[in-house]
Amino acid sequence: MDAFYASVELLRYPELRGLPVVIGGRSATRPGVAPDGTRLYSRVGDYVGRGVITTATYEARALGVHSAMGLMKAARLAPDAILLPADFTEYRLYSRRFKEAVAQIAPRMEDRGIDEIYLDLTDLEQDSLSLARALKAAVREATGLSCSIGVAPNKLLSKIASDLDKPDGITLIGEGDLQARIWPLPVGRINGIGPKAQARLGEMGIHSIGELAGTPLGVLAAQFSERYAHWLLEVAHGRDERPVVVESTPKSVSRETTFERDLHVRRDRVVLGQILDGLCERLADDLGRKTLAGRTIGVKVRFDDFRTVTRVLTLPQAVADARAIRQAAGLCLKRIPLERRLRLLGVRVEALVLPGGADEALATDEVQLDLFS
DNA sequence: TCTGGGGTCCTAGGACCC
DNA sequence: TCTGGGGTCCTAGGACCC
Repeated sequence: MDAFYASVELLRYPELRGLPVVIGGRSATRPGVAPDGTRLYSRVGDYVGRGVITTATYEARALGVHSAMGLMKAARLAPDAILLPADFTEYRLYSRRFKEAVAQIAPRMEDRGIDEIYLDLTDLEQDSLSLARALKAAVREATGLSCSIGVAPNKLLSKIASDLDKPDGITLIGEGDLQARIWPLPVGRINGIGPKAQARLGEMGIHSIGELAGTPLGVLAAQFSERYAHWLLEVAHGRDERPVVVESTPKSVSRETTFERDLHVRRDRVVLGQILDGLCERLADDLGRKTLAGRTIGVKVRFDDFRTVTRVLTLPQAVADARAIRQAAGLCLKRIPLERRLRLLGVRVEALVLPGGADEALATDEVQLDLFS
């Protein structure tokens, strides 16, 4: 989906179309309404507090702001951009709508988050271009929103292709297009090569995907793990055998929060305890809604210097209720030396099982077969 | 007053078992 | 006085993605 959160907001506030609009900011507020009925929008330049941009309209991106940028920095670059708070309930609604519309045409769908999917078109009769056009029409019909589509022989190339013509584009990439259309691109366009790997490759003089493809395995293996080096060469040659995964079960569930101001471990002990209680309760709600339980409970702490520490504890039995999570989280927290102020606190549950399901039976029934006695 | 929140996967070391 | 080889589980941190 194109600038998804921002595009959903523009459906609500069509008068903002064509303007730089930014979504984000934990303390951003909904637009007010003046006595004469006109809406009163917040400016990015007036924002005070913590927070990052989650989405920016293309007009805002033209001013140099982008997602994950701190709002205080955005305020310097684009003070007059409109600021709206995120409304995840609304985005999830539109996410469901576009996915349902797409599934009518191409049911083999892999969820990649709120605004992105992979589709396996292999068994569909129509040609790629007709399918892509039909998909875009269905998404627009269901949501009023535009998306960008890449069609290619595998997920790796389709992801790159979908970014080549944004917004509202269709890009078809075939096996024969590798050298002309993929190799000139920077290595960072590959899903899985992030800022760190890109920087290290850059130090090796490898900037484009084509340059990566021409690098001997041994040279890469000297810098990266054997496995990652091998993978780098595979993807540089456009090779990717990963299937479209239609069904999956969650591996972990977590809740975390960054405080408005850094909290002192002793002076703010009470409020920290309340925050931890709240996180555990929300986590228990999440687990309850998904009818999941977990054996491993973890906490995450971020200090005022942004250093992040985690501790986990694996229990003999899976738990799902707030009290049990809270107790385990408390034990984890005790193992972290708290010598600086805290910026963030988070709680996570992993090693998930369906309570009463086969997983849990396996985990709790003890079976012994001693062949040698 | 730089730097959100929800995830997945990988690595590496240590405990422990046969 | 020198200590194998395989396996699983647990833990902590980090890279990366949306």
